[in-house]
Amino acid sequence: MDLLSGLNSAQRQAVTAGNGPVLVLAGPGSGKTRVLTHRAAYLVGHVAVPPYRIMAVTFTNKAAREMRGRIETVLGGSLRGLTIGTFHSICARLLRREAAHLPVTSDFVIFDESDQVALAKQALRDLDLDEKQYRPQSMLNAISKAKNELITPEAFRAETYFAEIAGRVYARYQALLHENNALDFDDLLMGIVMLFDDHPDVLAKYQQQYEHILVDEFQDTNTAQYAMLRQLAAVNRNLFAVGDVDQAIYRWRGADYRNVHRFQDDHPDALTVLLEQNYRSTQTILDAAMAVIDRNPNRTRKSLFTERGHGERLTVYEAYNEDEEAQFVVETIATLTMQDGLSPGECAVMYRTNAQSRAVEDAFIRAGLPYRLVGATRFYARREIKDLLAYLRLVHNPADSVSLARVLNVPPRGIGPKTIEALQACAAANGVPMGDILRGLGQEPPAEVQLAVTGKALKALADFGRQLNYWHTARAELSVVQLMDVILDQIGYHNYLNDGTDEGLDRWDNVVELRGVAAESPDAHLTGFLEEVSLVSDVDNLAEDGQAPTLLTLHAAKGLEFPVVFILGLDDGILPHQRSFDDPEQMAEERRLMYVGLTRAKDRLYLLRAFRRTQYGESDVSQPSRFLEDIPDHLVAGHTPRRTGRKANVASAYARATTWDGGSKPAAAQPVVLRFRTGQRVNHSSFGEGIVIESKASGGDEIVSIAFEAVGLKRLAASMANLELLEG
DNA sequence: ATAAAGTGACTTTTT
DNA sequence: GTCACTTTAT
Repeated sequence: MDLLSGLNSAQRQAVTAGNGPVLVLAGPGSGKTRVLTHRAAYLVGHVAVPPYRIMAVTFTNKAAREMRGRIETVLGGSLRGLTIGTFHSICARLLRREAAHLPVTSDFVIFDESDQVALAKQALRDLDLDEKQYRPQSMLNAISKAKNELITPEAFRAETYFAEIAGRVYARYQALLHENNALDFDDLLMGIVMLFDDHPDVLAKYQQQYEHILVDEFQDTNTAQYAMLRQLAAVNRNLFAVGDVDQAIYRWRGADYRNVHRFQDDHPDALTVLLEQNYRSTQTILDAAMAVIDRNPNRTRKSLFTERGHGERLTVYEAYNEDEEAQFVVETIATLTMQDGLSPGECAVMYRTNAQSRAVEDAFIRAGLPYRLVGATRFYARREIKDLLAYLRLVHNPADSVSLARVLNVPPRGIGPKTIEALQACAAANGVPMGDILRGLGQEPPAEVQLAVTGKALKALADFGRQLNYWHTARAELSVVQLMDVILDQIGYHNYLNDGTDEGLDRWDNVVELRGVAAESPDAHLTGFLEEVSLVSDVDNLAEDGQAPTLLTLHAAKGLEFPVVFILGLDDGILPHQRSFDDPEQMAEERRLMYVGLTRAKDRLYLLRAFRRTQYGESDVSQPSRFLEDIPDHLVAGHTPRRTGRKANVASAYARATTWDGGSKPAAAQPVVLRFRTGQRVNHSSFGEGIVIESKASGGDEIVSIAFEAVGLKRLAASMANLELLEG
C-alpha cells in the first residue's frame, strides 16, 4: 500500500515491525522522523490500533506538532485522541489529571529557571545559608541532577559537605515549591515516575490505555524519562524508540545516551534496525562527518551513504579575527545569492556559544542584510514578558509568591524592601501565602492583620490587593487577551516601559507579541495559556519560511537541515570547548556536537576559524580545532593557509580588511589618552589611597589597576572612577 | 526610592 | 565585553 511505497527496506522493516520492542538506530538525515510518523500511521491504518491507544513522545513542541501534521497527512484524516507531545507536556497533562495523589492541586503552575533561582535563594535564606558561598545555581544543578536520577529529598545521600548542604536546600526548596502550588520541569518527570510507583492502579490504567509508545531522540532521555517509558511499556512491551547515540549532546542536562544500550539489555528480544542511507547530504559531507565521529571511542561504526553524489568539497577558512570570520560569512552568502541564485534563507550560521553571534550580527547589520537569530535572550526570559506572565500567574494562583515578589513593585508603586519584608513576616506568622494577606487588605472592609507597615506603604499594599481581587474575579469572564489588556492598562505598563529609549520600544513590542500569542487561541483558558507558554522554547518558534540566514548554536541546530552551513569558531577552546578538555566524556560530546553541525548541511559546508579571538574583553591567539585536523584533505577545497606561517595570514587578512570596508570598521581604534602611569599614587573616594600597577586602553576607556592600601587590588575605568592623582 | 558605581561570573539550555 | 546583581551615594 502507498503508506509503505516511499520507504527503503530498512525503514519498511521498522515501520511494519510486529509487536514487541523496536530500536531504530538512525543516522542523520536517514528519515527517522519519516519512520516514526509512518509507524504511527501504519499502526492506525493497517493494524487498526485506535489513535487514543498510542503515545508519541518528542523533546520539542515543534517536533510534536510536525509529527502530528505528518501522520495526519499520511493517513489523510485527523487523529483525535492520539497522545502526542513532549515528555514534559504529556507528564503535565497526566499529573493534572491525577493531581489528587500529588502535593499540589490540579491547577499547579510550572516554575521556569528564573523562578527556580528565586526559590532556591529563598530556601538558602530560610536555612540561614550564605548565597555567596552556596550559589543558588549550583544548588539547583544538584537538585536537578537528583530529580533526573529520581532521588527524592529523603533519599538524597550526602557524601560531601557540599552535598550535605545541597540536600538540605533540596528539601526546603521542594517544600517551597509545594507551598507555591508549583512544580519545576524536573518534577513533571519525576512526579510521574513516583506516582506510577506509588499507585499501581493508576499505572495499570495507563499501561492498558497505551498499547503503543513511540519515542523520538531516544539518546537524549534521562533516567527519569527512561523509567517512565519502562513503566508504561511494561505490560504491552510495544516500545518503539528511535535515536542516534552519535547525536547525543545533552549529557549536561542529565541525558544519558547509554539508555540506548540499556534498552537493548532490558529488551534482549528487541528488533534493532539500522538506518544508514542518508537523504540529506552529499557524500563529501558525510565522509567529513564520519571522519570526525569515528575518532570517538567505544562506538558502533555506522557507514553513512547517499545516492546524491559527491557534490562540492568543503571550504576551510582561517580568518584573522572573529570580525573577519563574520565578514567572510556575509560575503560568501552575498556571493552565493547573486551568483548561484541561492536564497539567503537556505543558509545557516552555527556556533558553539551564543556570545559568538555578536560578531556575526554586527557584520550583517553593517552590510545592511537581515538575519534571524535563534536563542540568545529567549523571548520568554525577557524581563517584560516575565513581568506580564507573573501578573497572569498571580491572578491565576494567588499563592504564587515568586510571581508576587516579582511584580509587587513593578511598575514602582511605593512598596520597598522593608514593606515586602514585613509582608513576608506577616504571611509566615499566619501560615498563609502573601497573596492572601494582600487580597485581605484589599477587601472592604480590610481584613485585620498584624502588619508592621505604616500609612503610605499600607495604602499601596491595600490598593494592590484591591486590584488583585478585581482581576481574580474578572478572570472568569474575560479572555486571556482581555485580562491582559485590563492589567496592562491598570498598572500603566506601557508608560512604565516607554522611557524614551529604543530598548523601551522593543520591550513594548515584545509585550504586544505576547498579547498576539494569547490572541491566537481566543478560547483558551488562563490555565491552558500559562501551561503553553511555560513549556515553549525558542526553536519552537523558528518560522519555516525564512528569507534571511539563520544564526543559531550547534545545540539549537539539531534536527534541522540547510543547503548551506557555516560552522564558526573551529578553534581549540571554542569547539571543542575549553571546559571539556579534562574530561574524555565531555570531549566525546564536543565531537558529537561537531558531528551534528556537519550533518546539518545538504550541499555546502564552510568551516571557519579565527587566528585571534576576543573573549571576555581579552584578545588571544588560538590554535585550530583538533576536529579540523581529522577531516581528510581530499574533502577540502579552498583551503586558506592553515599550517603555513602566521604572518602571511595576518598580512592577507589585513589586506582583505582594507579592501572590503575602506574605513567603515567600527570605532575600535578610538585613541585613548592614558592619564595614569605605573607607580603613581592615587586617591579614590571610597577605596582611599593606592598605587597604580598598570594602566591600559581597553574598550575606548582607560583601565587602571590599582593596589589600594585598604582594599587591595582593583581594576577601575578611569572615566568612571573618580581618581585623584597624588603628588610623588 | 532611585541612580550610579562597583563586583563577579561567564558553555550548551529540547522543557 | 556584557549582564545581573549589590553596594553606595543622592
